[in-house]
Parts: sequence; C-alpha cells; structure tokens
Amino acid sequence: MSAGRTARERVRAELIAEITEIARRQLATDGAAGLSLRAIAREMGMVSSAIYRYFPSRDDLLTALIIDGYNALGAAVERADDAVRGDRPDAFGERWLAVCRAVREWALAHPHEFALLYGSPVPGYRAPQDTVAAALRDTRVYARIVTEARAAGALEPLGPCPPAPSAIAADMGRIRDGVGMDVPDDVAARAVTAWSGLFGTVSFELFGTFNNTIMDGAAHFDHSMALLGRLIGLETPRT
Amino acid sequence: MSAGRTARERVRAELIAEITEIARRQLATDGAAGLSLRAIAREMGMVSSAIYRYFPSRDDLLTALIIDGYNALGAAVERADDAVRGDRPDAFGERWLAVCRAVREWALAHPHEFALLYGSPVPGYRAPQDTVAAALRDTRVYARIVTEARAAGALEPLGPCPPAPSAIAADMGRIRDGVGMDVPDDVAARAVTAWSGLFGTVSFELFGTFNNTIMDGAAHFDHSMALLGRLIGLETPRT
DNA sequence: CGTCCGTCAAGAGCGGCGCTCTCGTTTTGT
DNA sequence: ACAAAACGAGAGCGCCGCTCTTGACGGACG
Repeated sequence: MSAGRTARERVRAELIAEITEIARRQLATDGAAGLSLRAIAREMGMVSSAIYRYFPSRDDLLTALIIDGYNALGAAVERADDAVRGDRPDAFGERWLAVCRAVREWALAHPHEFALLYGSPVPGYRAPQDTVAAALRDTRVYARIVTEARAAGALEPLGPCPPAPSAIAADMGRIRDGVGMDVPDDVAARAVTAWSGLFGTVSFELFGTFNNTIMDGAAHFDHSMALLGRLIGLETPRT
Repeated sequence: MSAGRTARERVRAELIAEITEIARRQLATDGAAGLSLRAIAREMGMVSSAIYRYFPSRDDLLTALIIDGYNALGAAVERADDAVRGDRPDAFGERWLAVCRAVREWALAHPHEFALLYGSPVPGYRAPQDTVAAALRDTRVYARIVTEARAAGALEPLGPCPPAPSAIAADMGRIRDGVGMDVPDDVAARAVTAWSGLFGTVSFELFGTFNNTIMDGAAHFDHSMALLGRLIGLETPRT
C-alpha cells in the first residue's frame, strides 16, 4: 500500500494509475469495445508495446476496470444506505428505496461501466475470481437491509404467495452465506426476485428497451421499486 | 415474397440468405463482437469487399440478425402461450409461467442472440426503427395475457400496494397503446415491473451474475416468476 | 569505482478487422 | 445489339491486439 521505496517502483505505480485513468475515460466515451491499448499509449506519448509492460493484455486492463466499477457502485450504495440509516435505522423501506435509487443514479452517470458490469459479458473474457468478490459489495448492503428488517419484525408479508419450494433451499443457503442475508428461504427468494427486478429495470432503461415509451424514468422507477419492496414485505414511502 | 424473376435476383436472395445464416452461426459461436464480414466472405469463398454488395455495412447485417432474433423469441413466446391457451384460455397463471419459461429457454438456447437483443447495446450501433417494431412481438403476447386476465376478473390484487402515482400515467398510456394492454395504470405498472423482473432474472442467470450461487436455475426461476405473477395478481400453479 | 543484470521504451512486424475505390466482366432491360 | 446496371476481384487505408528484438538506462553488489 505505501509507496514503493525505489524510484522505479514509484514511477511504475504512477504509470499504472495513469493507464487505468485514461482507460476509464475511454470506457466512458466509447464503451468497452472501444477500449484500445494503442489509443491509450498514443495519449500517453508512448509506443503501444510499452503498455504491455504494465498490463499483459487488454483483458487484464478490463479486469482492473471491472473491479473498480464494482467498488464504485458498491461505495455509492453504501453511502446511500448509511445516509438513511444514520438518522432512522428502522426506516427499512426508505433504505431500500435509497439503495435502488443509488444503483439507478450510478448507472445513469456511468452507463458504459454499468454495461461492463451487468450487460452482455465481453466475448472471450473470463472473469477472474477477484472480480466476483468485488461484485458482492453492493449486494451485502442490500442483504443487510433485508436481514435487519426481518430481525426487527418489520417485514409484513404481502398477501398469499407460493412458498419457496424445497428445490431452491440449497441455493438460498448459498446466498445466505455468500452475502450474509440471515432470513428464511421464503424471504430470501423474494429478496432475490426484487434484486433481479431492480437490475432488470435499470438495464431496460439504460439499454433503451423503454425507448419512447417510458419518458419519466425516475417516476416509473420509484414506483416499480416500491412494488418490489412490497413484495419483500417492506413498507415503502409514497413517492 | 415470390422468388425474383430474373436469375440475378434469385441468386441475390440466396446469397443474402447464406450470408445471414453464416452470420447467425458466427454469432452463436463468438458473440456479436466476433461477427466479421471478412470471415463470412472467407467461408463463402468470396473476397471481403463482395459482401458489401449485399450488406452496406456490418451494422446493417447486425440489424438483420436483431430483427430475426426478436422474431424468433416472439414466435417462441407465442407458441408457448398458444399451447396453454388452446386448452385452458382462463389459466392465466399457467400462461404467464409458460411465457416466462419460453423466454428463459430461448435465451439459454441462444445466449449470444439474447445478449444482442437485451444486453449492452453494441457501441456505435443505432437501432433503426424496423427493430423496435419487431421488439414488441413478445411483449404483445404478454400484454394479451394480462389484459384477458383482467377482463375475466381473474386478477386478485396482492395485498396493499402503493397506487400508481399520476406521474406515470402518461407513460402507462403509451405502453397501453403500444402493445395493446388494456388495463388501468395500477395493473399496467405492476405488469411492467414483473416484465422487467423476468428479463432481469434471465440476464442474471445468463450473464453469470448468479455464478456459483444459484445452481438449480430452473427451480429458482419458476418460483421467482410465480412471485412476480402474484405481484400482477395472477394465481400461479405450485411448481 | 566499476561491472552487471533487470527494467524499460522503442521500433518493426504479424495477422486480423471495417471499409473504399477501381477495374474488368457478366447480366439485364431496351 | 447495345448501353446501363450489377457484380467479383484486387489493392489499399487506417485501425486493432500482440510479439520479438534492440539498445539505453539505473540500482545493487563486488
């Protein structure tokens, strides 16, 4: 973590930082497919082959950007939850809505990075294990809200729903362990469904599926998230 | 529709068909980014520039594949609904589940095509108007189920949910007109939310977000769709 | 102090890509 | 029969990821 001792190590770390920064700017402009090591080198006044001293391949640079992206989204989600939780830790519905909005707003502000994280996988790219750990960061926030809400007895089941079949018990157990969501299978299944709905809604808006139909994205999103929150059992505020 | 009269026109139509067929195979193998006009030409024993007589650019070929994809998915969804509707037109929950399963199964069978339709937009590609019409085909089936269910009085509202805010009335109206979903705003909003949840769930499974956690994708999917069906007000069968 | 080895930037080059332009040839419609 | 349109082939432009070689530089050690 501390700056490397030798001058070489220091300049090396700086160059790596500069490369990823330019790459992030390229990503924001042209998307993942437009990310070009040659263009980065050009912008740095280097020759393209020199970049390979720092990133052995384009995919390795992509991995760095993906991890950064997951962390940025995760941090935004954490901030959103903390902002509500600080004042009213029991306002679980508000916390859920705040988290959903944070995801949407981060996605709208960084569309290409969101596409990199949750869009079609980059062909030929195999996500290394480092990325899957970073990918869980925002999910943990979300799991915490559901867990705390249930512990507080704040989950009001929403009408008669089919119970979780035993076939998904093992999967729900893995989710429980993976992100620390300590709730029964029924609640976990509803939470996963709502979570998928959140990202599906953001994807639809961002990728243009809603084009020319849903114009007031924010209003629709808020209402949609309120409905999904109710599916979990959360009381969401009127929007 | 009938074969062109002149020999040239006939061979032209055949060549276009052969190009799209090879392109579809390339798409299934390598994904949209791996689609290469040069490779297609090579496989056809032509020189690359000759392809441009038939498709003026790579994007135009992509457009053809996208329209084909929407139609294939739409047809699969129509078949799934018709299979249930023929016997039991009032089994709205079963029809909803059948449609959801059709989407998932088509996506699993044609992952790259699904990614082309619902994944990150191809950078620089601007969807022409032809594609958006084709994109509505599966949605119409889905809208028909919800509309018929409501007309039959088969929608049992699921507990107390926030009512649709007036801010989304115009958007819901556009959806009503666009896909022929003749239901009030409250129902339309729930339907759109469930619909987003369907594609979010399929995307998560297909793009690897569920990696190593949800192993029995089918069981989780069925239960998730049952929950979303209940959100609309449909009675879904035990799975 | 001098040597020596690891690190580095640079350059040339490979095969691939989308796309354009030209040039003969073939087919079509008149 | 002849002009016009359509066509395949070829060369070429600028881009890409990636590899290999070469020569210079600098910190570590004898």
